[in-house]
Amino acid sequence: MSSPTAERAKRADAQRNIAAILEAARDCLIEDPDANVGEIAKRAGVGRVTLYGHFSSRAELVDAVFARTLEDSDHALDAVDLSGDPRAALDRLIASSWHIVDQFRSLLAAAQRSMPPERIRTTHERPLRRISSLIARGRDEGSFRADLPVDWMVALFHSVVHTAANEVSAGRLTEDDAPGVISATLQAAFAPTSHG
Amino acid sequence: MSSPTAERAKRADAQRNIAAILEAARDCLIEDPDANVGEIAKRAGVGRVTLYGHFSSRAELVDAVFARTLEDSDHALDAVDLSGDPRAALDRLIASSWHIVDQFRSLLAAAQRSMPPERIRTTHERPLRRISSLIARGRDEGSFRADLPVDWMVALFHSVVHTAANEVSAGRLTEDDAPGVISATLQAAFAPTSHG
DNA sequence: GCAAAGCCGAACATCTATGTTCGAGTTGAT
DNA sequence: ATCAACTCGAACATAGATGTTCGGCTTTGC
Repeated sequence: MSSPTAERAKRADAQRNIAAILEAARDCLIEDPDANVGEIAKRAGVGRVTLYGHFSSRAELVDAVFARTLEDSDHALDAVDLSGDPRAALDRLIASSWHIVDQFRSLLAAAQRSMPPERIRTTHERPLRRISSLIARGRDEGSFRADLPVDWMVALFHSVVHTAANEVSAGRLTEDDAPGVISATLQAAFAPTSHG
Repeated sequence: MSSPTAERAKRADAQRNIAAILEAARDCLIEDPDANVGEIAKRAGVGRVTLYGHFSSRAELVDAVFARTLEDSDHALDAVDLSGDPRAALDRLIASSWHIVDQFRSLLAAAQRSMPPERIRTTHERPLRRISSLIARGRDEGSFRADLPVDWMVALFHSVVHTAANEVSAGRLTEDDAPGVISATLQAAFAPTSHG
């Protein structure tokens, strides 16, 4: 049951505390990307020392929260149907991604302050591949333009969703309007060029 | 010659030092948005105390550098001809803005860490109006789509140029390719919808 | 040439956050 | 029931950065 290298299973209270810490850290970092360890521990209902017992540094905690959030988000996107007309699939992906990005964009800011860019990239890998393959298929089928690098189109997707989130939080865009605006923008940017 | 409230003109060496500090701060903050006051003073060839003699806090210095950079950039954009076909004008504006954004995007990061968002916004006001009025004219003339808010299109302009800069620094885009990619993207996103 | 304005480095005072240590108390697995 | 695992708060040790004070030296303006 236990491989040689396996660490002994944590005790139940420890597991509960770890879960509470991760949840509290997520909440705190969303409110303030610079939230300190003390605040996080307090919100988790745990002593600072206990927190350090489970995460040996703030950076490690941020990394854990970030990785777990990306994992959760990726899992949530499993529910999105990406088959059929690529244009329709893109709209569905936008509708789902929009909420996720809006919710967690502060978390990204926190991650960028304490994690190397390359680590952030690898953490994004799975959800990124999702978009990437949809775009690739759309190009193959002639639904999307093929005169721009796929990587660029992926970056653009991210960027536009992100920008919409910023505009909403700046009060220049309604939360209800956002998905439509994003879609109108990306569909136009992704459409094949008429005379190219 | 001197109004009652006018401060006495600074001595020549003081003026030189202030200029050196601003230049050094710009360079340092571009390399590292978190550069500290000591490094900046050292690069300016000036004591830390002297720096504090001219800028009472780090935040004030960052603000000064940022404001001055935006001013300079705005002035540089005066050379761009925004008349004639809005599509062509957009391309010219992209070509010029691209270098500026690429050069100073780290500075923006520095500003965002120490200035209130609203102050950042007002500092951007002039260059922003430039884009805004070009877009408005393009819409009036039927060259650009009118089914999206002007504010959104302005944000998109910023966002796309910014994203291109990031892609270049990540090595996924060539500096030479960037302007073309930006243009292809924005022209498509701004074009009037064929059947709307 | 002289006073004022400016410069300098070094040391000091805070402040804030991270991470650690201690000793004593709880809780959970078996 | 027992023992290890876990938790707790408080205090401590670092570390880095900001901003200030001091006394003496240099430059500039007139």
